[in-house]
Amino acid sequence: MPKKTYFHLSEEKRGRIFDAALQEFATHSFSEASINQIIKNADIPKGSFYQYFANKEDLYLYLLETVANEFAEPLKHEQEISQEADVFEVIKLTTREFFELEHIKPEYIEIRMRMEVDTNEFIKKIRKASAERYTKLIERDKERGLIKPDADAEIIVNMISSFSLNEYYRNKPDVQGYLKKLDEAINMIKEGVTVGQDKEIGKPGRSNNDSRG
Amino acid sequence: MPKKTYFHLSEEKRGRIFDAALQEFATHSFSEASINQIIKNADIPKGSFYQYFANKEDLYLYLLETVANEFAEPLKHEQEISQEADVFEVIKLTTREFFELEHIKPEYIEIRMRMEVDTNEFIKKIRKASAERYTKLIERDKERGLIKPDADAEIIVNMISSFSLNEYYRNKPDVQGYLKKLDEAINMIKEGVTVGQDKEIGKPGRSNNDSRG
Amino acid sequence: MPKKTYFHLSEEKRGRIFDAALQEFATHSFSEASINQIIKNADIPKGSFYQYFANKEDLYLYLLETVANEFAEPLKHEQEISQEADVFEVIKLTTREFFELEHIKPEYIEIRMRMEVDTNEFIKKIRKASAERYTKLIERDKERGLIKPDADAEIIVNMISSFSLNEYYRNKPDVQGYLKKLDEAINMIKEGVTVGQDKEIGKPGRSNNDSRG
Amino acid sequence: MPKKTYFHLSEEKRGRIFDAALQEFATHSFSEASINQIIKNADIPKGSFYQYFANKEDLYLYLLETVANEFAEPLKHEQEISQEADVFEVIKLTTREFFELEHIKPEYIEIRMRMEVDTNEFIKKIRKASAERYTKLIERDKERGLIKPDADAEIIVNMISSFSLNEYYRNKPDVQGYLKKLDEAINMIKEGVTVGQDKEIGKPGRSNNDSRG
DNA sequence: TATGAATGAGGGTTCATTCAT
DNA sequence: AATGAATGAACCCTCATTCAT
Repeated sequence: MPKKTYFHLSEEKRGRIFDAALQEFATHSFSEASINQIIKNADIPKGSFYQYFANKEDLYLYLLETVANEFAEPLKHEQEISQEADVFEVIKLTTREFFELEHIKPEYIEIRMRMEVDTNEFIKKIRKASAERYTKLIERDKERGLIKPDADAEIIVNMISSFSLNEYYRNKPDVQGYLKKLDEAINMIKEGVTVGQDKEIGKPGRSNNDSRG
Repeated sequence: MPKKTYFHLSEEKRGRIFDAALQEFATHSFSEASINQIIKNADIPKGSFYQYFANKEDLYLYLLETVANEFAEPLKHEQEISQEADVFEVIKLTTREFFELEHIKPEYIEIRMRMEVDTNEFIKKIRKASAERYTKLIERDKERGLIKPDADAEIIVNMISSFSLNEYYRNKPDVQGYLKKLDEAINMIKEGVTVGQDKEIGKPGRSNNDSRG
Repeated sequence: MPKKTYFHLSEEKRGRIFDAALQEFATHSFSEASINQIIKNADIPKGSFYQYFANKEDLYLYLLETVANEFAEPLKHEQEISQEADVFEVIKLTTREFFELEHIKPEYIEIRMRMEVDTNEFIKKIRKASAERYTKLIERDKERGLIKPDADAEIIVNMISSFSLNEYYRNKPDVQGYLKKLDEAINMIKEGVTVGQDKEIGKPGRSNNDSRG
Repeated sequence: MPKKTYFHLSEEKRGRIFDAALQEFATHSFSEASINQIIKNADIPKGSFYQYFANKEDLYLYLLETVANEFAEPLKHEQEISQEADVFEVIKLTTREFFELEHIKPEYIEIRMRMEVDTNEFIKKIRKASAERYTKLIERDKERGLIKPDADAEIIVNMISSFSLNEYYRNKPDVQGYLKKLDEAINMIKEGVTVGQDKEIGKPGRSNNDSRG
């Protein structure tokens, strides 16, 4: 965690430092990231940096925590959405809402992506907490009779989140394209991709385009 | 590619170098990985290293290629399995067979995992080639009438592979636990997780709280 | 150019570094010169060196520029001397004055000597500028009727400067001996060495086209 | 000096080694020159090199000596030319003849140029011997009454040779241009450049043996 | 004699961190 | 608290030479 001097800084200066760090760690791994680059971009003296943070790792963890919290924090409308919609709708909608947040920077997702290969215990905890919000919704939806009771909630969440990150990373500037793919993926998990017997699909007279409704 | 000197080495020595490199690159990104550490672990003089490899990148690419080939190479029974089974069975069975291969080391998967965040063009190619094997099977299964024609093959493959890597990485020493989760995930994609008959769920005008039920 | 840190150094320390570098580059070509040797002789830590200079080339060019400026800078009395004396007197006198300058170190000439074989564009420019001062004087003296109009100014300057450097280099510690030889060489260029018609210059009634055979 | 094994080599192979070394040392200073490059260009194994030469310096000195001897060796017609012509004609003519020699490679002159900054005692000796041929001719011409008795022979030779090397180096591919400038320079030394009484010598239509007198 | 792998000192450079002002 | 110079370990890589076969 930053030293208290960091929090005594003017918001403007603190922001400069934060943004510079964000950008550096979004584009470089921990050891590739350069303190020199950060202080240069933040336009602060080298000595000052060590007034604010104990060392490189201190800054890094602070960044991760901030980013993770951003992901973990329920969105404005999440509460009300959650009331009626199922977990899948919640994920779709909150993901959309997330990208519409003004203070969410593209770097956040890059860093979140890098967290995946991170073995740091602290990071693991953050990741787990983030997943828990959704596993809880899944359990609720099971009770609601919307989701098969024997479906493993954790697996569902992991599947969606790992795909989501990956896909974002590959589509990078094209958020709309990414959101569309995410929708498709979630739909597959919901409905399955096999043509068949389950779901009563295939039962005579019942198909995708059947007349019920 | 290594120089020919490398291949003239005794199997024991070559193994020492390969393993040391494997371990280093499994636990560090390219720029974090240290040649010094590798030669120390392999117990070879610094000069010798450069007798075997042109430079750090040369070693790295060699490792990647080896790992990628290991993943890309069709397994013993893959051919015959593919004949009758659907793509999902193929994935399940080949993954199992893969882990039963004696020469597959845990580091292989770590490195494969790191490839995901790699922007190197060469790596991208490898990744793509690896995915293509399965997208083709999916297209085949669509024609067989096993998979919904409008399901995007690429998304399916990405979903499975990103989940697979991630899950392996988290379960690390427990391969059996990992394989079980992979099965479950694949089943979910196959069958879907929602309770219900239809597939119209989520379609515009049809929502969770529709009059059914 | 050195970083500003270098110029903030105490004169003593800056001198130590400068002298060490001077000596190294006076006795070695660019690629032969060793930063390690320089910092050892200057007794500064390796890291400090790179606090003062961007890299080896930075130091080298700084040295060259310093040396070149020393050579290019008009001497105290050059201006007034130039007024009346011919180019040859100017060269003789300024060369003498140059060696009387206290801050001129023998290494300067060694480095200047090495510049002769340097193909670096920057060096070429310096060399050219240095020569131009004298070619201009020669052209002036042609107009004054002191020098034959068809004598190639550039050749004269090259002849004197290449001889001068060479001779200094060979006589090295004996500056007086060198100066004497330079005088003789210049006189030869002025008057020629062949036995002929001239050389009773100024004597009434004796000219080029006199009747002696 | 090379080991005897070197001289036992086939002329073809020996030539390959010599040429490769020549090229390397013509384009690089001693420590910049790379044995690796030489054996690669000569297409011989590394171990073999050390069968032929004790070390890098051994090869270098051998090369220098060979080159120096080439410069020192009187040319075919030098003897007869020397009989009647003065030293300046001899220099002009032999320089021309030198460049017409088939076995003289451009690299010879580059290496000769590099010898100038060489402080090696052995090289100094070679250089001196080379100069001596001409100082002797000058002394002879003094006795012949062609050259002023008080002109220092060594200075004359140094002036011409230092200019010659320098000029060749700068004009490099243009040998004709270089030879013309050399002629001019020599003429200046002969006749002088100051306007005196004579000095129409050398002007078109007016030569040493003009009709005057 | 021929070979080419083995060696390690040395090269230039970077960088997080400390410290004196 | 603010500064920026000082530091040295670590980085990747090159190379002449030696040595075992």
